[in-house]
Amino acid sequence: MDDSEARFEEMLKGLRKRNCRITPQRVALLRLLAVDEGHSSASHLYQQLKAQFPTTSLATVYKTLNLLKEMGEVVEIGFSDDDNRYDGNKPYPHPHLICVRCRKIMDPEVSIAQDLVQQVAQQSGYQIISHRLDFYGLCPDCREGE
Amino acid sequence: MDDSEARFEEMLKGLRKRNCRITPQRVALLRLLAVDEGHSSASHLYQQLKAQFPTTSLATVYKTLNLLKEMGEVVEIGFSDDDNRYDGNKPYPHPHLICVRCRKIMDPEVSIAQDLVQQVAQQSGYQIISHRLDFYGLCPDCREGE
DNA sequence: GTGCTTGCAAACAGTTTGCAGATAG
DNA sequence: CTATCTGCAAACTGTTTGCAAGCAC
Repeated sequence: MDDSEARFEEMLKGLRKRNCRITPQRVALLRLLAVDEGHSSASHLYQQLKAQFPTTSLATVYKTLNLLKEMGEVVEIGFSDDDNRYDGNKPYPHPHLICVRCRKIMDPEVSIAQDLVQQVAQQSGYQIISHRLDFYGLCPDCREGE
Repeated sequence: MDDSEARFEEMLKGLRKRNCRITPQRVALLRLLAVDEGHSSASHLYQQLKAQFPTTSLATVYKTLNLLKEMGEVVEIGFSDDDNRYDGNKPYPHPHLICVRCRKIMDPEVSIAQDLVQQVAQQSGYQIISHRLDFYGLCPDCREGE
């Protein structure tokens, strides 16, 4: 919980550093993004924000999300066949565990060996900037329904 | 090269098994998909096909691609911010090395430890179906331009 | 007061769908 | 001959953009 608070403050600091305006809409979005259970889609975040700001718009959500993404404060998990998801709680590459039925996303407790990144870099001559590791499957709840 | 040929025959066999019609358009598409240097987008495949079939359409390419995907003969690499790519040469999960500038995709010579998949499955209770590992970076050619 | 931000609506791009005519088997 | 496939055009969906009014500072 205090981890959330710390992430919230950090993102806020990032906005100030860029001389961005601290609007109530942005503050509310940052709070939602900072929580561990994150991995929300833009439209899910929008639904939650509408409770507090009935006239807010999806476009505003996307604009702030893109701003935070550029700042490196939020990681976008892109999907070609579904809404993208946004993670402001752990804004660096880490594995995701994605339920193909209910679309829940979790963070498994494993990490990709840094050696592997080195190995790929050396053998290919590429300069590696980031990576993405997704596991797709059925979560315990959805397995039962099968 | 004979690997390509083997993949081509296998995909063809798959279509026959499903009682699908073997049209000249499909044969040509299969040939393109079977090559190692694959990872083409639908529209790139379409451009290449137009040379042989001037009236062919993107929709037909997508339909056959989806058919092959369902059959497990082609793997789709989806991107939310760019065309999806299709790999018919190695139709099973394997790491990809993607240049963020020129969008070239290669297969690095590393593999994800099967232990890791096991580990995630046990610790999460998920039934893992597949996975995706992408490395993003700059290829040697694009590094120079930096 | 200045100019960044908001919220609306329209634009955009890749993919999918519906349908009439063509064609593989 | 008949069911599937093709090719065209329109529809769809998530995201982005343009712009006038509003608000942070």
